[in-house]
Amino acid sequence: MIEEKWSEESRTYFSTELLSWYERSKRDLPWRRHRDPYYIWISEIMLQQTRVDTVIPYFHRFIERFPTIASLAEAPEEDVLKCWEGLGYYSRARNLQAAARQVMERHGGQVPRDKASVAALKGVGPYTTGAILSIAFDQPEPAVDGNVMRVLSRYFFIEEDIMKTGTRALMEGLAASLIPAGRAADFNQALMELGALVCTPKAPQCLTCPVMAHCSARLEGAELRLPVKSKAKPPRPEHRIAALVEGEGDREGRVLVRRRPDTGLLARMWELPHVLAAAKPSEGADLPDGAAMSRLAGTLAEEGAYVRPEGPFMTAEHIFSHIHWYMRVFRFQEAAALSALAGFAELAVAEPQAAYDEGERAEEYRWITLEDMEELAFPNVFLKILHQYFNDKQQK
DNA sequence: AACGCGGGGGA
DNA sequence: TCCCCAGCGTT
Repeated sequence: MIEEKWSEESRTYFSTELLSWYERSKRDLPWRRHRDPYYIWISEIMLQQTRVDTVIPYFHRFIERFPTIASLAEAPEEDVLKCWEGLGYYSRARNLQAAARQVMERHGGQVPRDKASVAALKGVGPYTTGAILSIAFDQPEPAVDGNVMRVLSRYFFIEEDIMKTGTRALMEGLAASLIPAGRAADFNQALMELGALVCTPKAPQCLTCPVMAHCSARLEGAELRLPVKSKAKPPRPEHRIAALVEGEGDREGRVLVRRRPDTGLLARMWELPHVLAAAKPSEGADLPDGAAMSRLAGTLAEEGAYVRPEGPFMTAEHIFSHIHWYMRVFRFQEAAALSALAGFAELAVAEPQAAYDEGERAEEYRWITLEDMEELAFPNVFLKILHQYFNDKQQK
């Protein structure tokens, strides 16, 4: 099949020139400095949907904090999430730690070398399986990510939609057939490196490309048309209102935050209390400030916190791949005299209400200072709001 | 097969 | 500012 569609010469040329280019131009990356399977694994998980430049500082912090698989397996999950804060897709961090525990229990603390065991690790799918086996152990397995699909679709003029499952199988077969004997680690990295540095999505640097001479798309002038990729749906808008509540009395100088439920969006991350501005998520943009604050005050009261509205504080946005949060943040002052004597969390647990509009309850409420933020993992949008707040306060 | 899941960088 | 980048788990 592969031999019929793409000639031996074309494929051999590609692999040879690519490897030679890689040896000249490969970047000096932290996880390339040792061939430690643990480092390779961490880097590959971090690099899923994330650019190299973003990953580098996280990688350094992560291996300093969790230098071995054992240390990662033993750490509190909170610490792992905190180390991942800002990197996004937090299930990657939770799965990574679960997988570290799998490795301790099933594989004596060593990253396994057989395909079935690697693929069985949490958070490790077909791409990462191939990446670990080839880069760490030089096994001739394909590692097909978005870069690889872009390069192959152009060089071999593959017009199948790369968003389709079947296209991936095609690419894996082709990629596997291209690996020169004994060179899986370098070849797979070379393929991704070319996609990242030369064969880029918008403005490919064809004139510096080591395989330009036989690139089918380039020869047809079609490099910008490939890969064919169906459009993802745009994120749906959600209008939300959030409360920044300042504590009173013992809680003077502290702000109320809550921890999200164990599953779903931003699982177990910390945030400011917030609700949809209207019953329909896409509506509520025009909800007047007064009505917004009443709504938040009512919600907080159900959770056991009685508050006085102070006024609008700021707006913020948070864009997920599937949701666009438009968030209006309002300031409140705790009215401690009205608040529960026994403390907030206990009362909140005692009276379950549907205050959490995702249909689940917040796990926990806490009054925090700026320093406490160092222990808790927040999504970026709440980091921005909280830093703005604590910054403003310091100015005064 | 379709959907849920964050955040950053470049034009 | 707008547009683009995408592997894995779950269902």
